[in-house]
Amino acid sequence: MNDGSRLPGVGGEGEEEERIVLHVDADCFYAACERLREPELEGEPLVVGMGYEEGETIGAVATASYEAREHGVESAQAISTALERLPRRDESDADAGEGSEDEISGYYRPVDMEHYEEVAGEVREILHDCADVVREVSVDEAYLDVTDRTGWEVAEGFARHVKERVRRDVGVTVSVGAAPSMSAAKIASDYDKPDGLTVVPPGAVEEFLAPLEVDLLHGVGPVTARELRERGIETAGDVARADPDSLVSAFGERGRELYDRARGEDDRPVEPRGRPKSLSRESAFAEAVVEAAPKRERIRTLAAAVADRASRKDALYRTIGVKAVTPPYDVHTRETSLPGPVDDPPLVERTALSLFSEFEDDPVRKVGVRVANLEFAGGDQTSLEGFAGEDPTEIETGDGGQPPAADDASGADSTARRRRREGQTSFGDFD
DNA sequence: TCTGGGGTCCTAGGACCC
DNA sequence: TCTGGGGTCCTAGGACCC
Repeated sequence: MNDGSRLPGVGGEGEEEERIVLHVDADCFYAACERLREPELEGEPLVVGMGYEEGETIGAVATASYEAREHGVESAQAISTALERLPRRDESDADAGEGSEDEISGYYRPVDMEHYEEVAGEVREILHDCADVVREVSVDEAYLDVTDRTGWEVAEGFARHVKERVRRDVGVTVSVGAAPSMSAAKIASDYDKPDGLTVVPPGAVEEFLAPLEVDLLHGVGPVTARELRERGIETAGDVARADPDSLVSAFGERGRELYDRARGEDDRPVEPRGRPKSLSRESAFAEAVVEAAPKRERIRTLAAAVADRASRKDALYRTIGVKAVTPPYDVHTRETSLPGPVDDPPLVERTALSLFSEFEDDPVRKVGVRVANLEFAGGDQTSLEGFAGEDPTEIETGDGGQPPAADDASGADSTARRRRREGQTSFGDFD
């Protein structure tokens, strides 16, 4: 199956109706982007992450090059672990070379999303040129529906062409999977990484998936994988043969999905991504903080950042929330909804502080602020005026100790639902 | 594997309405 | 008035993905 050789098609009925979906996934994208502007890093162990600046002790690996992975560095790993396995190369005395040969070391670069977005933009252009419908999943990953651009007989050549264009014009390598559905294409692109090309024609999906470990299926994480194994279900083939009702009773809706996907059934059309549903910022402390002041200060900073992001995206929000992570790793969230959508940074700060006051005196290792229930009015801001008087800061918790807001908010809640009905604009899925 | 940051979707209980 | 059922919204938490 490597290098695009095909699985034998079983030739089901109505085959010509089958869609051709490509999943395009860049290989070690952040590292590849760093190498574009620093070719010397080619072939070297390279780790891109947050928190690698000297003095920083907190952060994680975003991407490790394959050379770095050979030393046991993995993405999402704590930097402490990464540095243990692959010490930082001292770049200050370049190639002084004195006795440093016996020690393996790697290069570290901090995440620079702006640069990666730029590179991703170039890739995106090519992808949109190759397909009528593109769904960008993240900065380094997209689905393409190319049914109208090619046929199954030549799908492999088409996919190869996409890969080649990206490599030649942008300089990064991508792995591509081609299959009749998104879920199968996704797994196919992963099958032969890096620089992979795997084609799974209609009729061959179930056979392709059958031997794969359950945790390779999209939507199966550590928890579900463990629960499946406890039931003796180890591979996608086991899932496909399992009793669907028992999967549903164990895993709910996801159980049904799992069953369908493992059997190659996935009708989801490739659609462009809609607008975001929430925006958030979060930030961890080096260790758990007990004092209130630094936590409140962090909340203020995050609140301002989130509000700023929202307004730059022209988003109004109706829900404001906070997150507090307490040791060992307990995630708590609190949120409250406003009577109507607003763009009001001071309100985000007041509300976030108010919601957070519950955790003010607890040890906290991470905090976050979030806005949700977004509306992209585009034109009508009418709601802003109408709701100006209502302030959810009042949904207080005991003492809290905030400066109380001027207006009385009691009753706001009861009017909320009524108000919401009117003036609710609906908008399309696409930009 | 002792844990960074930004998201999505699902579930479940309670409130509230008819 | 001791009492049914359906529907929607809200909130908190959890699993998962990149």
